[in-house]
Amino acid sequence: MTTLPGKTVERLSEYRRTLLECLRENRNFIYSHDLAARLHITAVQVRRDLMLIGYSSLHRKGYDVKDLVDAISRIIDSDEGMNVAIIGIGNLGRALAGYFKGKRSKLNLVASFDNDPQKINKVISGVKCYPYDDLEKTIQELRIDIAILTVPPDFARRIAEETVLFGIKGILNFTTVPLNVPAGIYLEEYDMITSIEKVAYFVKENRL
Amino acid sequence: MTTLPGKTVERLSEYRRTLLECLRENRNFIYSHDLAARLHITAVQVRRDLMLIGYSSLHRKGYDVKDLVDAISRIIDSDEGMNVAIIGIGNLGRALAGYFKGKRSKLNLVASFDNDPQKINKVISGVKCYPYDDLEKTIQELRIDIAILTVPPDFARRIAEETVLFGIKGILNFTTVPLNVPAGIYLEEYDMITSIEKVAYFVKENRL
DNA sequence: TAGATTGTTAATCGATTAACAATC
DNA sequence: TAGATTGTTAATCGATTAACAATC
Repeated sequence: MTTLPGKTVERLSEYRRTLLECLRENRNFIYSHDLAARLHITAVQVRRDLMLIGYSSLHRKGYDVKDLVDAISRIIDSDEGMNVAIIGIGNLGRALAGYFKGKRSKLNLVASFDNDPQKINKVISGVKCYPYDDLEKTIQELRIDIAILTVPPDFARRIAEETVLFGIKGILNFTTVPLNVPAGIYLEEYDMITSIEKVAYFVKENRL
Repeated sequence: MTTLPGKTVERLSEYRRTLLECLRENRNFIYSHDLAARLHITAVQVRRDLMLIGYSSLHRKGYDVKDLVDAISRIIDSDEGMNVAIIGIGNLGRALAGYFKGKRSKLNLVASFDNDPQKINKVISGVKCYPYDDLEKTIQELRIDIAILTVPPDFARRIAEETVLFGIKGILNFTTVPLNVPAGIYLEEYDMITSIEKVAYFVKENRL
C-alpha cells in the first residue's frame, strides 16, 4: 500500500470515530450514504476513500461496522503504538491531554513538559510533567515518537529543534510560529488565530 | 472584489502577522521571497495571493511592510469589527480566550458561556461568563457575530442550533461533533484528534 | 425483475507552480 | 546594461465529483 493522501487519512480518522459511535448505538451495518450524511460529505467520497485502502464490503447491504473499524485501524494505527508528549502544559496543553484520557488507543500520552516549577514533577491531566531540561533524557527513556507543541511563541523554535535532535519523528505545532524541520520528520501545523480570522472574513463577505 | 479562496484568506492572515513582526524588528521593506521564506512557502504563492487582493508594490525594492499590512487589513477585517463569544470555557476555551488578550484588533471577545455555576457571572480570561440560558439575550444585547464552540460533545449540536437561531453568523467548531448549519451561516471545523492521528499515520509511514 | 448499492474510471474543479514579459 | 524582482498567464498537480458497469 502506497502512502495515502493527507485528506483521506483525515477522513479515515473521522470514519472510525463515527463508526464507533454506530456500534454504541447497536448499529452493525451502515450504507456509504449514511456514513457520509453523518459527516456531511458525499457517499462517493466515502467509497473512494475505502477503495484507496482496498476495503470492500461483502454484499450490497452496507458495510459491516466492526469489520470496517478494524480495517481502518490496520491502516492508520501502528502495531506497536505511538508515544506522545505534550510540550507546554498550559490551557491548550491540558485541553489536548484531556482527549487522551480514558481512551484506549494506539496513541499513548506518556509525558508533558513545562518550565513552571509549580508544574514540574506533578501529575497534570493524568500525566507527569518534566522540566524542559529533561527533554533529551525523557524522550529517549520513554521512547517518545510525537511532540505536541503548545509552548509560548518565544520557546517554539528552540524546543522544536531540540525535540528533533533528541529523536522525535513528528510534531504537531499549535504555536503561531512556523517551524522548519529536517526531511524525514513529519510536521503538521494548526493556527487558531488564522482560523478565527478566516471565519470573520467569510462572515463579513456573507453580509455584503 | 469577489470572495477570495479560503486558502488565500488563511495565508493573508499569516502574512499580516509576519509583517507585524517585521515592523517590530524595524524592517520596513520586504521581498516576496523573504516573506515566503519566513512562512516556508514559495515567493510565487505570495505574489499570486497579493495579485488576488489587487495589491502591487511601487518599485522592485520589495513591499512596504506598513502599507501591505494596511492593504491586507482592508481586505480581511470588517470596518465595524466583529464580536466573538467562546461557548464552553474549559481548558480549550480559556486557551482561545488568551489569544485575544491585549490584542487590539477588529475581533472583540465580548463574552463566554458555560453551565458551571462556579464560572457563571465570573470574569474568566478577561471576559464575563454567562449561563447557557442567557444565550438568546446575551447574543442579541452584545451583538455577537461569531461563536467559538468548545463545549463537551453532548452539548455541541443543541448549542450550535441555538446560537444560529439567536443570530450568530459564523461558528468555529472545535468539538468532535460534525455540525449542520443553514445556508448563509459560515462554519469552520477543526478536529484535534484527527490531527494527532494524521501525524501518527505519517510518522508510521515514514518509518516503513 | 426493478431498485438500490457498491467499486472504479473519467471528467471536473480548484489550488499550486512554472514560465516569462515588464520593470527598476 | 545586467541582475533582481514583480505581476500574470499558462501548465501542472491533486482532490472531488460525475458517470456508469457490476452486483445483489
